[in-house]
Amino acid sequence: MLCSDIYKNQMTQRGRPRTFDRQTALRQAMQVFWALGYEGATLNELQAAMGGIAPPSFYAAFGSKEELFREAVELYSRTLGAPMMKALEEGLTALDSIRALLDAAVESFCKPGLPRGCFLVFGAFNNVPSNKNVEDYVRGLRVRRQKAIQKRLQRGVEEGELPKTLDLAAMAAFYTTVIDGLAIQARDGVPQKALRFSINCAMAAWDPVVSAN
Amino acid sequence: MLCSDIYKNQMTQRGRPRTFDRQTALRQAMQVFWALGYEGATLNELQAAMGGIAPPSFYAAFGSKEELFREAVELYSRTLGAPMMKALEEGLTALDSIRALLDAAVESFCKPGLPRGCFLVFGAFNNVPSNKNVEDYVRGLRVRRQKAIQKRLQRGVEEGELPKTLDLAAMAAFYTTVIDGLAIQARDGVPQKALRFSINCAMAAWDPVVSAN
DNA sequence: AGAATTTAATAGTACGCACTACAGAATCGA
DNA sequence: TCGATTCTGTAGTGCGTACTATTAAATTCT
Repeated sequence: MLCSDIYKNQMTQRGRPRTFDRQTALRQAMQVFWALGYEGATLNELQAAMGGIAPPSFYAAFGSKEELFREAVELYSRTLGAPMMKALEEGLTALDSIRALLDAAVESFCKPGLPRGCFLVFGAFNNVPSNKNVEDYVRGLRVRRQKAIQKRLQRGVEEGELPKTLDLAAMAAFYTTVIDGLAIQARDGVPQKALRFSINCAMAAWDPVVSAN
Repeated sequence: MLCSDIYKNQMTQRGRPRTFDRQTALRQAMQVFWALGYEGATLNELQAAMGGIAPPSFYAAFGSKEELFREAVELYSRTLGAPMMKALEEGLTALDSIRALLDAAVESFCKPGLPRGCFLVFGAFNNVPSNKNVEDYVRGLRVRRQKAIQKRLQRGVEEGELPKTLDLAAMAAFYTTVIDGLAIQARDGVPQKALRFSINCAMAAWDPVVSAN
């Protein structure tokens, strides 16, 4: 389904052409899912946000609500989520990387014109059995983010920046805690400046660590 | 509706007596809302958890799904939420109070036999318009919790424990961030021990504050 | 005992949901 | 020009939702 869609753009168009842009529609759908969550986003609202396309066009282009959601998550990771991962990898030290990660998080959680908070948190969270698939999907990405943090800390240990005695998993869990908390605070309307203050607080966790090294 | 229900227990019972205990049923309903969220909890599941009561009994006793939810939130605040507020008030110092607050939070987020995480976070937080009432309700309680933290810090300033220059609102926002983050981590299955580690990290935010005082 | 009152049980109702059947319209290749 | 192909628009389908109408059953008061 998705493969044929890729080929379609490469070979010459056959049949009646689409009246909407698939990428734009996907971007709009991502925002609806982001703002309302998987269950809260009805097909009516999605279709309206996607330029008023009708159900058959919707299903022909995206397959189902769940497939659209997964594509939206991928788009989010590729775009708004990317700076966080990039910050984690490009920081010269582990501490710099973590701070840049949190800065990037707050930045993306407070972008004007976009829903506040993290899509990976608000996209699908209620433990409703019928949506277990999508919830496990975003949960897996949250876990992957935590593992990436832990990996960066591991590098810090290997490079001698951080003490070998540091509990890397727990430290990664702490910064995931902060990111998740920032997501909720952002959604609750806390201004960006206050969130940045929280970053400073969270970075203070390093003080006992680096002074002991 | 609720007043008459209170009086009912004081005067002699008239008419056919209930076959279920209202308090027990409410407690069960709270757990369902807590685990699945307001939208995720269907009346079928609620009624089943409440001892298999039928719809008319349900509506006669609780009015509607929304009224039941509000009662469940009140019950949560009175019971599982109370130790957090109590810790905040009874700590001898502001720092002790905050630590006791976080300890109480983790304790209640990880209670065996109960849903993990915070009801005030997971009870209702999808921005779906039809549920705006209940979402604003729990959001208001989250904000009240944050104000309580800020008030305790204020007392710490007045008693000379904390510097007057401290940004109390921002500091309260930070610890709310941690609590909210812990709620999500708990729901994601992070073990209690790791959450306690995060508490230690969060308490390190005081180091620069108290050393400057 | 009998009237009054409250709950229980059965069987629904109206509505919103994700999703689809079908016929017509717009483009392509030959 | 004509058939093949792909999209569009209208009008639905079946299902799960919160909620209710109606009748019967169990208790209290007189």
